Amino acid sequence: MLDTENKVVGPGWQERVYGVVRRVQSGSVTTYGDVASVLGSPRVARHVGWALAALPEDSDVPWHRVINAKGTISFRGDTPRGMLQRALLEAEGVLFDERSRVDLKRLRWRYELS
DNA sequence: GGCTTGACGCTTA
DNA sequence: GTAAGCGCCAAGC
Repeated sequence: MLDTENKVVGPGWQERVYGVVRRVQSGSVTTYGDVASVLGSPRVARHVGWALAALPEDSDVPWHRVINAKGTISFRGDTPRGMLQRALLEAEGVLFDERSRVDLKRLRWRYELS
């Protein structure tokens, strides 16, 4: 039940992102575009990252399970948060290849499958 | 009120 | 397969 006038973006946009990311299962990953699509607009993929960027570390949102469409960590690998994301994913069983990419075809998570 | 920034995606070369 | 360009919209200043 989606109203055509129900704009995806707007006040409380970040909370919607968090709500979707929270449903990502452990050991699975999703992309910014997927989260944005669930919210109704694949175009707002950037805002997903933006919302996660403003996310506190003590949050219960598994932000580390959100990566870009290429299957790589958008952040630079030498940044503390980038390494943290990879470490957290590996702790959940998500392995990275030589190019720091994950197997999206196998680990990609879909909102409607929850 | 307007301009700039930004954890990206898609299309084209 | 990789590289570069355009688009898209909220938040911050």
